[in-house]
Amino acid sequence: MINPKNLPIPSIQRLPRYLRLLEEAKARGERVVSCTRIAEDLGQLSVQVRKDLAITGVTGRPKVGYRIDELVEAIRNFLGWNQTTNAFLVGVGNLGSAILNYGGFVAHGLNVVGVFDSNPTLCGKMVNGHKIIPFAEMLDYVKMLNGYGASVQMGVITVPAVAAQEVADKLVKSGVRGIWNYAPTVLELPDHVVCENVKLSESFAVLTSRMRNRDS
Amino acid sequence: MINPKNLPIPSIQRLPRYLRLLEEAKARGERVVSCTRIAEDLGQLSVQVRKDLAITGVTGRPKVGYRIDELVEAIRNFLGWNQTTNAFLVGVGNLGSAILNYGGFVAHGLNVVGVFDSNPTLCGKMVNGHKIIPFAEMLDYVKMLNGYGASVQMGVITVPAVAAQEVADKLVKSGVRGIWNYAPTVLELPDHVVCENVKLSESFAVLTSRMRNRDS
DNA sequence: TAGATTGTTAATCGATTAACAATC
DNA sequence: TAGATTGTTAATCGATTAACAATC
Repeated sequence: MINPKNLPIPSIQRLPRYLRLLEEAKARGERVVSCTRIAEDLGQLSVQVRKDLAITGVTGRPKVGYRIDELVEAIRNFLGWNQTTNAFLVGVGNLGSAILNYGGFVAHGLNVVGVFDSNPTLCGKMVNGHKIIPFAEMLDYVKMLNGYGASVQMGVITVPAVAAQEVADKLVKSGVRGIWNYAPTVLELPDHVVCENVKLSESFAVLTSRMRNRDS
Repeated sequence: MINPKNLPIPSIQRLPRYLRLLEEAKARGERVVSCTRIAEDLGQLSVQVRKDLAITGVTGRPKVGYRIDELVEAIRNFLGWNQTTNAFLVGVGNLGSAILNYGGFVAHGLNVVGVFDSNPTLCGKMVNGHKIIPFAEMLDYVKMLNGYGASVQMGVITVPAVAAQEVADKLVKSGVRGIWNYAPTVLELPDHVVCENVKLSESFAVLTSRMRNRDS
């Protein structure tokens, strides 16, 4: 029973879109919104929006719609975006730096508490306020963190494919329960660790294949 | 009839994984591989691998398997990765720089022929051999390109969400047939332009929600 | 040959869409 | 009240998985 709550992944993936739309509406001073409206704006069917919103547990009122405040709160709560998630990031290349410098995920609770790289010329340098720590010192750093009553919940992997599994193993030892993997690798992980792969090549493949195989 | 060839998106998305595995096997000197082997390595069912490979038009031999050379060629051809795709990249923040500095997509045919930003302090600077051109000058640049017999086929959008639609419009005017959109926006585009959105927040949402809603 | 593997047709599963009753 | 909207059950659609025949 892997997914006892029966939450469709596609629905979860659509929630951030709704959230963005709702926050915009809220910023414009709106208080209430209907599925019909959301669906129109995003080019979907209203029934799909309704089903998706239902998984967050929120209920609307017939003829009226949903209270925006309540909906925003429910989505953020469902996604875990209203609490901070302590994370390590490993691999301070361009991609890793992009994530560290981008504010968007911080707004969703991402709290980077350790940045690592195995390149000695990078170690000691700062990236957006984070000092780069030698990868080899990760477990010592975790001990130190635990000593302060803190812990790490998530690992972000932005290293080349060949190094990804080794990094994942050490992140697991560090106690993470989730891994956000940007490397194009299928990771071997214990059951209690959730993994989400960012599919960049996959996305590129869909685009180029559609450009190529379009009718013709 | 949007998808006349009936090519499942999930299958297309799995092709890059197979390609990676096959190129590794090729590098090790192997000549032939079976679906059973591929499936084992990637933790899937062999029948799914077989169906996926079938969409590239390649056929295997019972008891033997597939010729790796042939398979690599067929996948690369199907994805359009054995030909160069001229592209503009707009938005030279960390994410844009990451894409420009990463060699992976070049190996898949991505050929950046123009890099743009609207920030005047960035314009004129170089990123990985590309001079940053003012966004306002894009259409003039296209004319110049066309004068040399070149054209642009793809646009990569790595600007903040608010600017994405404007950028998309100008890319369409520049003649792109495909857009690779990293901004969290639903773009309005003419029918002849294919769009693929990179789902970063969506991916983060799946991870955090699974970390949060795990049984419990 | 026997057995492993491909290719294909049928069954299952899950997500989307349609239909409709409930309700404010 | 009438009509818009929600919530839910049923039908459809597409992808995955199972079953099996073909073949080297």
